[in-house]
Amino acid sequence: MPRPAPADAREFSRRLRAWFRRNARELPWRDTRDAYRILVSELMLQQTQVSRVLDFYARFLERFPDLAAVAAARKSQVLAAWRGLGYYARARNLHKLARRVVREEPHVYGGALPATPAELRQLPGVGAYTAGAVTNFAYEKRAALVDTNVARVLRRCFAPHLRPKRARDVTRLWAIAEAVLPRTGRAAWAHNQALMELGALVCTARVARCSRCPVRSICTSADLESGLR
DNA sequence: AAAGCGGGGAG
DNA sequence: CTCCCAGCTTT
Repeated sequence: MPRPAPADAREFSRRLRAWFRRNARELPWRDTRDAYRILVSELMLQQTQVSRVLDFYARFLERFPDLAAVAAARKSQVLAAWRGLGYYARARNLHKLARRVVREEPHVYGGALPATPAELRQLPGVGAYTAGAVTNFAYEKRAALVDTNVARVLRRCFAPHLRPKRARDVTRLWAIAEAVLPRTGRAAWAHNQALMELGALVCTARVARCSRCPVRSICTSADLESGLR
């Protein structure tokens, strides 16, 4: 099982974060540590591009400022605010989640979102990625996360033979993500954000813009700008 | 392991 | 036109 050497992992993360500090887009969900707001952004961003989520995010939060507001609303009202975004199961799951955390099992949750991947995974609509994202992006606790961006970047950089379609290879990518993750939650936050930003802006699905990549000297697939895969 | 779920944008 | 997108649930 291919895993980057610790020295390569540190260098990879260090360069990645340095690049992020200079090239990060300003996105509303990066300015908050409110777990609810992070959760809403992650749900909206599932299989949905940033540019389109931006059209809905602020308006949705204005209508539903916190989890209690979602729990207090009818499902149809949440769906109405979601209209146009697609994948409406996400809105139904958010409503179910809010009802459970705020109303049905407040003794379990204290009315707030949990802060560990295992607990978050219990909630409807929250899978492995979203659980890691809330844990790290909201609570700044150290947690690995793998979405399509991260999977692509890590695969091209460290394990080009893996095929993210296969479940077993996805497990390996999570292991690599864990192996390159910095120790502290704070550094892990920047690392994860940077990894996803690199996948969105530089190391994209159709085009690998290696000439602009901060980790090309480490990357296994570097300068195969049309290698894709 | 594979299908189903939305709708818009990039190439 | 085809593929892709800060995935998850169900079959």
